[in-house]
Amino acid sequence: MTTPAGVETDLGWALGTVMRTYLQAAHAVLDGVPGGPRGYQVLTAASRDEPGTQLALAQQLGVDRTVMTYLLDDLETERLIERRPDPADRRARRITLTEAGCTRLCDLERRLRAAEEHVLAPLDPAERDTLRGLLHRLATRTDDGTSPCQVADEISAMNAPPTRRR
Amino acid sequence: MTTPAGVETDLGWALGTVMRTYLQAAHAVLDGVPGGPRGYQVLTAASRDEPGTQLALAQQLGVDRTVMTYLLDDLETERLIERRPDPADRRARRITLTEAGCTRLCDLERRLRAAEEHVLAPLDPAERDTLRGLLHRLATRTDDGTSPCQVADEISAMNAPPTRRR
DNA sequence: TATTGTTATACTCTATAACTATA
DNA sequence: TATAGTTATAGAGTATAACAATA
Repeated sequence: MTTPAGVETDLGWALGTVMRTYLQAAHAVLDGVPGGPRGYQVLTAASRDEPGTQLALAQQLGVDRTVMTYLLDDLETERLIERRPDPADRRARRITLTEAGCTRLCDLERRLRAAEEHVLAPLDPAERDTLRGLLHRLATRTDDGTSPCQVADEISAMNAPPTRRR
Repeated sequence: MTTPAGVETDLGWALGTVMRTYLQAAHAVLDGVPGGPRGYQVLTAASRDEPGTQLALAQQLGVDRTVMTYLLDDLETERLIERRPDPADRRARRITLTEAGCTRLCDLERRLRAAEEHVLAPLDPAERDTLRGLLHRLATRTDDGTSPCQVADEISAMNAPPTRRR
């Protein structure tokens, strides 16, 4: 038979706890960004060479196109992105970073990297590399292309610490 | 300087992707449970020797006490838990598993374990142990006792795949 | 007066539908 | 007729506030 289930084998709890720790650090970094973590993702997506349309960005982030409208409204208000008419299709808008948006994005990425280091602090350098490598292999092998913004509601309750049984 | 940031070092993305994969499998398991993942957590908490009050359970899971009322309503409707008067305090209710609740919980735990194996499938047994061990160490070292049900909204948008920069 | 649990209300976030303008 | 984007509306989920019973 298998090992009896306990804390050591409770992947869901450990994964959730580490994820939560990371998210708390990331949330602190992304606190002032319009739209929060999603706003940051929009900035990242907008930083590519080929500016995408609103619809393309929405599909890439897995959010509704109406949500993308609100997100871009807030980002545009703070002059972090611009809506530019698509010369080939006057219905579509191409989303580009402003100079301020680019600066802000670089700063956010630097601080997010620091947040990662904070999460990994209990491990020594070799162990960090091992963990990054294993997670990366799992992520690339199991990523089924599902949109990233559709499972939030199920995540929270998975992560309570294990309790003793009767 | 440090290694240039790329996919290999993007902890947030890898962590989120693996988490998402696990949650999709877990969601399938917990689909029919009243309250979903949170209902499962209530069942787990209720399975301890010392039945807790509704307030204690709510605090343990990090949800509002009013949400706990709704959760318990649904679980009680399906006869998975019982509200029993606390002999020492007639205001409080002690939450206990029914026989059916205990049976259901055992079944859920067995299937969640299978879901874990599904997530870890790309790794060989030694690597799985390594990953479990590293995650467990991080989880126990970084767990700050923050309630587990308060970060759901921030999780989703962190996990879009990395994109190329301009 | 404070606390447990319930109920009623309001708020936030997201999705659905309708609308404009283009194609 | 179909599509990109916007706006208006409605829905789910959660929190806030008021309430009853008890301490």
